[in-house]
Amino acid sequence: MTLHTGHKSSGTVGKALSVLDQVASFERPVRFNDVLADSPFPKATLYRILQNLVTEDLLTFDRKWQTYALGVRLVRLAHSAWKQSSLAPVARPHLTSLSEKTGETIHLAQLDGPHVLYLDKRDAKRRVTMFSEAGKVGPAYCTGVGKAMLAFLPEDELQRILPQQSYHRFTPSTLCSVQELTDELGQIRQHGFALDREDHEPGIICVAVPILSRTRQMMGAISITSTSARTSLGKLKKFVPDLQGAACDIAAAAEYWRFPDNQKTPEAMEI
Amino acid sequence: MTLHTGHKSSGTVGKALSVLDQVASFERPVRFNDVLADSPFPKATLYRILQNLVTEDLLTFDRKWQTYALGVRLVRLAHSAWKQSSLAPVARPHLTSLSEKTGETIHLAQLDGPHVLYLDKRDAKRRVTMFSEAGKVGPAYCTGVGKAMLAFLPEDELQRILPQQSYHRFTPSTLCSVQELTDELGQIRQHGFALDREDHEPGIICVAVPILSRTRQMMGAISITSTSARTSLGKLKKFVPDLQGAACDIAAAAEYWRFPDNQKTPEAMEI
DNA sequence: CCTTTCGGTTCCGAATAATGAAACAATTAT
DNA sequence: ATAATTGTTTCATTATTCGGAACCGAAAGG
Repeated sequence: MTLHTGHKSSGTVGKALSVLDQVASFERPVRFNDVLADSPFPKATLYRILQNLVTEDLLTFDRKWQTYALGVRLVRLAHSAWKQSSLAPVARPHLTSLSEKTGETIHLAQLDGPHVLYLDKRDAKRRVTMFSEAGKVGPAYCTGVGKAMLAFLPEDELQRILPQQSYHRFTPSTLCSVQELTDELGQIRQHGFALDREDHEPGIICVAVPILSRTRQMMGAISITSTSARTSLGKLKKFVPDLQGAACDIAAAAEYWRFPDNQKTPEAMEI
Repeated sequence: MTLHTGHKSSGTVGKALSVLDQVASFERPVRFNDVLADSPFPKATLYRILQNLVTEDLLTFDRKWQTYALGVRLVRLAHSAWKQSSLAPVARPHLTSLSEKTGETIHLAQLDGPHVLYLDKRDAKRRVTMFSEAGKVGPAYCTGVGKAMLAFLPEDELQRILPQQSYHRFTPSTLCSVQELTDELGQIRQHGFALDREDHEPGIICVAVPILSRTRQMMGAISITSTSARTSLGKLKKFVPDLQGAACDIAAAAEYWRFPDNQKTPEAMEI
């Protein structure tokens, strides 16, 4: 049941990375044979690749139990990636203030291929166990942030991504076909915000808005999430102006962020 | 001033990763020539490596500005790495309860070569999500967690790591020589906990304990950090029993975690 | 005690991918 | 127009990787 994202594993590094992904997909340290079991590579090749990954510190090898696990170098790199991502660092203060203002769970997400990647999160005062955590990947077609982002994607990209959704029915209100989803995206485009009506998890509702650049390029999305027990979609909608304000601020900050000391202004570079 | 960790960049993936590191070391998106400027690789080679990294989603290329930035695949992988690291996920609840009990900042760290890698953090006031602070690298010789870990390292590993410290004098109380540090490590080994007497930052003090497996293997460290304005080392020491209790629980949980459904018990595997 | 199996490691000729000097293209200064 | 700067492609050469098969050591089984 491995959710392998589309590989073009062409070069040497591609093969190495596909093995790395495979090791990651087991959610515990693995022995050589575990990974060999469903590997497209022959024994010797896999062995060498694993050794390479270990010497590169992408994997660690536990000599005692003879198991491979993901290495810390990844965490280090991801820290850089997170800081370097134009969205996450500049969005931080805005998420915090949204969190303080609303007292609910706040998410920041980007698209990662056809999926949603959560970049940051603020927990509600009263904690709720939920699927998302920073760094985690989730479905796009049935989450507030996912639908908000899809709705503002250029048509060609949307058409590439739509058929890649799994359309699994998580709850009675999940949108399970391209048609249903497309209709909803139209609504969202019209209203400027997306709702999660327990599409993904029963009892979990949310309102989300896209983060759009000045040129209407979709950069990501933010959302306020709560439970149907504590509040209602009607009440959540009251926060839409706050969300849109924050999204706007984040977009502006992110665009400025690329040119902190650059002679060229963003305006000067538009096409 | 790039803090390049020792590469043996041997294979093809090694070269690719060294380029990735280089891109990461700039803390903003970079143009081709920026990275070519101090690259050991010739133009064409570097070009191809960058292209590979982009097709592998480790880098993203912004066509408009012609810049490379770290890709989201890293964040995804790091999420897996973080979850898979035996320490971070099992430590989470313990850090939270320490945080609630003490009201101070809590750190969880591991050794990453000669440096300290922070895996998780709790701040008294607001919760912090993982990549904002976790993933950061710091010095070992002048932080509480660093010294706590060094003190319980096997002699041969310690000897390899000691000369790799920078011994920069951050404050008047920084330990600036192998001799001073070695003496301190002896003390720490004796007492079972380490103190940061404003070694790294003026006004910042902390008490740290190592996380030791049943076989006395050093797995990481946790610490309680505060300011000399708000409290004192004397008062912080009162928390040592709590810290040690938590460290012990974390170690037990981490060891158990490897064998959730395994026929072999940890006991059966000791040497 | 010998044999087989199993998990892991090493060999080495063949197959493949990486290399990098140099040419080329596309902008941007002079 | 000319030069310079930046980014991209080509291609014969070179270095790596591939992977079937053999090998090793420990445990299971006869």
